[in-house]
Amino acid sequence: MTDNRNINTQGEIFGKAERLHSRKLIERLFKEGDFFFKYPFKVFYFETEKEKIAPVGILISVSKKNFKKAVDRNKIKRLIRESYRKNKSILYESDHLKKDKSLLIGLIYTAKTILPFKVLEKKIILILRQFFKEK
RNA sequence: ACGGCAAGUGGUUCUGUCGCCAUGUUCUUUGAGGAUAUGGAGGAAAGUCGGGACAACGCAGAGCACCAUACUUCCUAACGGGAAGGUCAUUUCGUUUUGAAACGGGCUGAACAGCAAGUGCCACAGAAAAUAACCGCCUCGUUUUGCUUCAGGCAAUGAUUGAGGUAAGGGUGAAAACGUGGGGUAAGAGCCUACGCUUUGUCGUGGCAACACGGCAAAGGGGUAAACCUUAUGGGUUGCAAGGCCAAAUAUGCCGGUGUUUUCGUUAAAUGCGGAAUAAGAAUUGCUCGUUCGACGCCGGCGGGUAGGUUGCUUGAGCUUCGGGGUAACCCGUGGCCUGGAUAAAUGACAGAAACCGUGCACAUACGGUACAGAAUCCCGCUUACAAGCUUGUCGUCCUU
RNA sequence: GGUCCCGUAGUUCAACGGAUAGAAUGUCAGAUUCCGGUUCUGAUGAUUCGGGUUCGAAUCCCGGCGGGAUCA
Repeated sequence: MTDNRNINTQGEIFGKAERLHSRKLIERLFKEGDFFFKYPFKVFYFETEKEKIAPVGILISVSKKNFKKAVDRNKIKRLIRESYRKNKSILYESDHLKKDKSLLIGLIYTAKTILPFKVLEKKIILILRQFFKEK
């Protein structure tokens, strides 16, 4: 890491710094970012100049319209977070991350049923691979 | 015994791997990061329906309006909550009785103050929906026809019309002007009377009280207040996106239209035009008084900035042992315990096993299942959701006596 | 998270506490036309759900469900 901020992003961890929580950045992601569909997700992505966060910022969102109960929304978010945490090495080890930029990713869950963990994990791997296929 | 329904209780456990959040300790250290220990959703965390704590606001404050509640006593910080009791209603059981019914007990329910303070409403039907009136009944009189034994009488007590009395009877309706018998009268009527019902007032007894029982007097007033309202009691308004601090950025910004008031100028005079602000006025919770300010309000357009951190924030009407008081809700004393604080949202994911339930010929094996549901300032209630197991009640079927 | 509002035909709206719940539009059928449109006639179809007050509830009261608005 050339960043003088010593944020640990190695290994299968997913800390607070890797989560996208700035209101400004989220607005820019949805306004200026591009997106593609990969069932069951709508994926927003946006490259910005170096922000005070980790090289990749992740946003997970589940619509209240599709899942009325807070329990279900929490469950889906936990499953998605877990599958990203286990497979984020695809991004970090690919050498496609530019060192002077930050990549923001927004994952919007669009399915109307709760999919099992193994299905979600396969989809996440496909999405993460798609990022360096495009570049 | 099995099954259904209702109420209450209850809210699965263990191991491994990889993680998340908070706090403490410690190491490296400019920021920050690492290591380690401990802890980490609920009985409803839900709905946001009541009530508080806490906080800000009004320039102090008062009254009105508005809103809420409504048998009694008690509990509680408070409540539209809870406990006990009273009354009424439904249902059930027992006793007495030929029966009707009465008495006693139980379950369930009640926005359970006032329509006998005033106003409003009561469709259709019905004579009439609350002042009593219409048909009818009865009395007295007017006019008039026929017959006749002719100052009169008769025509089923003729017909007609006027005045008065009356509420017995009148297909209805959710509801009909105290009920039944007798007297009374021209006809009738609680008009009188016997038995009974209801209400109000008052006295006595019991009870803290609601109320119950009994005596006396007056009365008979249909329903509706989850109709307006009256009475009593309570409530200032807004809510942690409240509010405080730090950082960043700052402009009670500019323009146009319009309204209100006073004054000056213009003018013959102005409601017009131009300029100004002593008082008019404006602000102040919806209004008034009061208070404060000295011009202000309303509408439209243009334009700038921040939307980060921290505090509020978790020790509290807290949980609990023992003892005491109380029918109970609950209270008092004493000892012990510390038990989530996230902020685009932590409290998890995966794998395996156990426990329980169902399917299955049976032990085993196998397959499937384990509810409702996720803290967002914090409490006390209420309401709603809920798998198995357990407890109680009730209904049905079968078996035994 | 707090606060507030609304729920009537497929859609947009009506309806003093009086039930046969009305109008426009839509849909369907028929007539008119060579066919379609327009027009005419007829049909269709609703009070978000459960309790309560009342003789009677879309309306009044309570609770659930669903939808929407707003906050610095």
